[in-house]
Amino acid sequence: MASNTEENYLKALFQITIESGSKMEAGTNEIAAHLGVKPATVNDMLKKLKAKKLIQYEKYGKSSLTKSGKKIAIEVVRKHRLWETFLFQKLAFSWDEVHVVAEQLEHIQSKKLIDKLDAFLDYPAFDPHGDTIPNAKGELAITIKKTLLEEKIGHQCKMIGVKDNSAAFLQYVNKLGLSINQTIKVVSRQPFDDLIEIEVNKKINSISPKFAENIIVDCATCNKMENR
Amino acid sequence: MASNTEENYLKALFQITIESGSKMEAGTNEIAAHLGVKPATVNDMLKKLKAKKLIQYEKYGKSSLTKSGKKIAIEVVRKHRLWETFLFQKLAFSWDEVHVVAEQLEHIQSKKLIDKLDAFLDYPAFDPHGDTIPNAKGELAITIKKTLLEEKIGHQCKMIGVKDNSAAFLQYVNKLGLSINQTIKVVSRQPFDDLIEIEVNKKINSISPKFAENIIVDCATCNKMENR
DNA sequence: TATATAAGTTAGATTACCCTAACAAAATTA
DNA sequence: TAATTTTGTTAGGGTAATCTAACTTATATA
Repeated sequence: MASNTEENYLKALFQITIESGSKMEAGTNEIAAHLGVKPATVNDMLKKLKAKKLIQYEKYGKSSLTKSGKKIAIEVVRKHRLWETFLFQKLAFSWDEVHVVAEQLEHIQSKKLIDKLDAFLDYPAFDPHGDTIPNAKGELAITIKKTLLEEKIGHQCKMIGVKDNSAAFLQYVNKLGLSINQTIKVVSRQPFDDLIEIEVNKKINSISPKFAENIIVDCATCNKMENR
Repeated sequence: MASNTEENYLKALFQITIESGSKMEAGTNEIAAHLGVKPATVNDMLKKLKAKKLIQYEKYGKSSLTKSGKKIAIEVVRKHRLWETFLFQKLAFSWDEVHVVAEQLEHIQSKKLIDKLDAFLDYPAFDPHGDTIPNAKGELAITIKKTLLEEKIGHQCKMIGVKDNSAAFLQYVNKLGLSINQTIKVVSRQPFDDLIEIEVNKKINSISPKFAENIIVDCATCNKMENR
């Protein structure tokens, strides 16, 4: 059983390497910066995690997750994102408030709790930040986070989150009939003033680029499921 | 800010003294037994909590909570019982599974979270064990836990929990139209075979004493609100 | 009341996690 | 490639929470 601290190191390694997409390994200083601790502290922990076979690591080398380390990291990420979704959808937390609380909740140890929570939320695919939620098997659909501004004309997508939390923005979101999981079709883009026409519930509205870039969307046709 | 461990000591002290009703003070060994640690460990912590003015304590003497210590203890109890209620009512945990998970959840630090959770659950007065949940102000209605078996004839009460979790029992509960917050009227008691007649949703049924003692009830007319 | 037992305390050790300061290796650059 | 900078490691120390073993004080009982 990994301690909260160990879980945080594994999660950091996961985010720096696997989830960043670009790198396969993480340096000691990099991990330290990510977690807000000193490199010396990280060094101690790397030895410990290596002894537990949760990471690969050689002196003066970079670190990466082993299969079992990755499994734990993904479980923590799953818990974090499910809790964020719970806070946002059920308890009406705002987009920017969920993270800090989920940092605590992600360490609650109960397989049953997290699977029941998943079911309670109806197996959400995305958290309020638009990040993918791993399923109970630890599988993770890889999608590139995208805003409504970047969505292609003619495509139908689903709103999965927001970036702004001002009352002004959220009221506007409401007024347009938008909410999490709502289907949106990008009808056209006006070359003259860059306004975007969208169709929501068979109603057409024009939105500004500024508005569009604060709506996080998912387009099933653009993404492919992958399990790396 | 009290650590998780400190919170557990304060909660233990609360349960041993205030909530037991009988005693005003707790001994070192008693606290140790309650928490499953050694008396020496408790001794260290008592000094620490005294320095923080959370308890009253003199060498070789008994301990008790100060006002600020009691405040923290009640907050922890409130969180524990709200989480238990959440697990039971929203995630369909059984009566006997909620405690261990709530032991972890009770230490999540977020005033907003717990108040939103309270609202989400519609401000419950009791947890699934029939224990009173302190409100957001730290007020605690003192009630004596009672089962349906002990309820007076003619009184109307509300089901607030169950004691048994067997499928057989829970199916029976369902069949009788019973659920949390359901109003029950005790109609009569048969002197011959001790069966109890109850009225639920205008339907009358006879139940055995064995069944009745596994239903925890609250009778508003029997209890008086008190804030000690 | 003297003594045996129970309750409580102290000292010293351990583990986990973090730090600073000094040092060593690797990478970059002149 | 030699020097400088960056990166990573080691040694030693601190705090929180736990333990055991030895000790002291309080309580109960013969």
